[in-house]
Amino acid sequence: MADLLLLTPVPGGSAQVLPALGLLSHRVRVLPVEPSALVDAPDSDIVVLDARRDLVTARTTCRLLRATGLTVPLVLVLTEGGLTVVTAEWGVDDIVLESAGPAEVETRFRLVMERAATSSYDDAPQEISSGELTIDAGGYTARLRGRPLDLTYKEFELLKYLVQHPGRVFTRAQLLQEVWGYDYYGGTRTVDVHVRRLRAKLGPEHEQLIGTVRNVGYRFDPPKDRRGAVDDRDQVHEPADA
Amino acid sequence: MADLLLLTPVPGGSAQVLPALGLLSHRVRVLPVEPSALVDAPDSDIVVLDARRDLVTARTTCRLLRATGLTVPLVLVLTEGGLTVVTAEWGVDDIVLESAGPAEVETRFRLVMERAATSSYDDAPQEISSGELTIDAGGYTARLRGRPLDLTYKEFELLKYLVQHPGRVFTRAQLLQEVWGYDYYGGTRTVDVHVRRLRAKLGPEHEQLIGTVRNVGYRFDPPKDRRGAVDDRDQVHEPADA
DNA sequence: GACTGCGTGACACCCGGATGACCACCACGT
DNA sequence: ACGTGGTGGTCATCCGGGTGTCACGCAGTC
Repeated sequence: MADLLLLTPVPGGSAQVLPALGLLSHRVRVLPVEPSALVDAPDSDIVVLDARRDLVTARTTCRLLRATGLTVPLVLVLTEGGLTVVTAEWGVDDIVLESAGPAEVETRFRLVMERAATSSYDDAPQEISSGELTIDAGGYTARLRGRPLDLTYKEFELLKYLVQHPGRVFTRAQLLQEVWGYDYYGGTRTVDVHVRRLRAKLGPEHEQLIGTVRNVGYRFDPPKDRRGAVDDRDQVHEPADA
Repeated sequence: MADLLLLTPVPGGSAQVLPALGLLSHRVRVLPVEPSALVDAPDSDIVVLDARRDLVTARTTCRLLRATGLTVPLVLVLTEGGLTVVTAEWGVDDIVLESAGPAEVETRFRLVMERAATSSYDDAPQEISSGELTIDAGGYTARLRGRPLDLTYKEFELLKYLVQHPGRVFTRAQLLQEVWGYDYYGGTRTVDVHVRRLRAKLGPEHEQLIGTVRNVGYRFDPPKDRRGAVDDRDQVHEPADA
């Protein structure tokens, strides 16, 4: 089940363009081939362009879509006669004959979506950052103001988990559950020690990034602009009574 | 007119596999699906793999071809029933039903060749460089400061894969999957030994290029440029005491 | 003022990676 | 055919550092 955007000059439904589509269970939005329709393209999983009638318009539409830096796969619907015209320069990811059966259409759509997913997965640096702190989950490295922190495995996992949920307080039991993974009773002081080692490696001026909430646990305090806040000690005080 | 390499388990001619091929004017070489036939693949413009009967063999053949760094387009011939099995992970460039007409086959072949031509023209230098390390994928040679490293096949493949994804950590299982290619359970220590041999050949002063991430895996650490260090204020005290 | 909860330093265990050695196997050349 | 060198996979062992635990001190709380 995917979200398709079908661009066609034909007013009729999708069955007019690609009969096989009617036999598949996808959410299909049908729009005319107009520049105004292109803004909706990024919201879809696949853009299907009807190039049966007007090959010239189809070609310019392809180029327009590509010019906007569209990352969504683009599939062309063609007649037998239109086959000879299409070139790689159009930038389409796949082509489908209007007479294609549902199994073939389904497979082609699936393949182009998979390819798009894996390619974007490959290049993604997989990093999250908060303020001056940057965490690269793919490379298992953390940097503070660009300076790499030499963290151990557990320290990195702990910091990553906290940064992934900024501002939220976690009890020691929760952290043991989520970061350590296994059910763990007794010895919750283990978390304390790891937090302490983390703070030490963050340096004296940044150890405040990990805050302590008495009787509750720890939390990552996303760095805020310190310009207006003079008395930060009290402003953090907030509602912790429970 | 192109040079096709048709891999098929069926002894008969190409017309048995893909009838439309008989109506097109391409030079077709037919070989059985065997590892020995794969060495001929780079000489062709397209490799066409018959996946109508044996989908399992077809899958492993695809992976084998991709593992050798094949740049030639790979097209699969399928039956209707085989459509659901293929995934993007196979690494094929296009698929064709055995019942496809000559016009469609011709267009798909042409598109796939055009794409290969433009992509290899654009961004496939066959040569990867990172710092003082240069890897020539085409010639299976690696140089460090211009000095050629005498690497074995697996060592080269491992180094190439790591360098292709600089800064990223790979688990032993991932490396076995990607570099060794086949599904592999148990004996992940194999990776350790190969990394060790690689480091030994890189020399004591460069063995740091392959970093170890405890509890996770290995990573290629691109040599850092000391020149462009933005700030010198903090980086001096980087090790968090002890 | 007693108690609770967290920070701090120190320490011992043990896991995980490094290391060296061994052997099966394949591709060579003779 | 055989012998040979090189490659690749596995095993046993060593060692270092990461991790967990404890004791102690201090600060906050009732």
